[in-house]
Amino acid sequence: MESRQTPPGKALTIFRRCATLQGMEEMTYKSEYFSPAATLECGQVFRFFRDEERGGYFFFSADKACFLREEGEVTRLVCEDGDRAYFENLFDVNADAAALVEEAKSFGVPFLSRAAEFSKGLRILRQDRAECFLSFVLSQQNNIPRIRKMLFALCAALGGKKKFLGRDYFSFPALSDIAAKDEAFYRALGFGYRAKYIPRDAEMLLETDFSALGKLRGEGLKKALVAYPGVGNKVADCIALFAFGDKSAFPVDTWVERLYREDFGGRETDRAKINRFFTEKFGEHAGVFQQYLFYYKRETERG
DNA sequence: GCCCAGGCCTTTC
DNA sequence: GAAAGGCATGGG
Repeated sequence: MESRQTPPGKALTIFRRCATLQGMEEMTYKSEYFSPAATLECGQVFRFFRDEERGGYFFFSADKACFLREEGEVTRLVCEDGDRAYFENLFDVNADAAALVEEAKSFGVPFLSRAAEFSKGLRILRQDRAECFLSFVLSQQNNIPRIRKMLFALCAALGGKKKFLGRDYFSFPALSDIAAKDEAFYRALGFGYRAKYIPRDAEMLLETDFSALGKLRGEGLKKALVAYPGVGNKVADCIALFAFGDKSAFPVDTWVERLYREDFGGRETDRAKINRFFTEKFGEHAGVFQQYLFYYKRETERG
């Protein structure tokens, strides 16, 4: 049993304890700024599902799995021994989420303040780059339930079968295995016209130096990303924000267009101009605030 | 059946 | 450089 002091205000870990299950590790964090529901259901990731019986979420990333549950003041994370560092990086547990919420409110924009308060437990992830990249290529002109379905289908078709807490799941496939299949294969999986991008992108990603790409920011990073087939400005912004830690990237999709018009009184229809409106207004963490807005808008206007 | 979805690409003006 | 059309499929 190990316990540690919580540095004032910032760090999320309250205590860590030995797992009750063999080969497992459990951590707990303050739930105020780590809500499994907001973090997973805000649209930044797709491979998860809610387990009503256990009252929490199974979540899969790359070749790993974890279980998350909010229990009053704390959020509990369960993963396999050795995966703690992976998930603590993924959930960016050292990031100061409270400061971001305060920064959002500091603009004095009522709609953003409400969105930030509503979304305060939403943590921007540091995703596996290959998985995030291909996920958002599939996301275009698509709805979130179907994107999830397509990604689970991709993993079931080409990923490795694994087990976590008694449940079978499939890892995200290796890029080489994805690149080895052709367009027809992905059409058969129901990817539609996006099928042609998947093997071509996987091929290019195999040749990509991710650490060099990861050193880029802003326009430089975006320019590098849109060079891949099926990646335009919006998808590039999502990849930059969710997998490359570029918090200034501000994806503009139909939902953002809608809230720009309805809640910010915007008149522009050109997505590039809408992007500029928000990035110039909200600065280096605009992308985080975009997620507050997107999640709030979708959750409060279902249907 | 209908409209729409975390758009991108190509063609045309 | 801006605008329009095509694209696959299923969720609601």
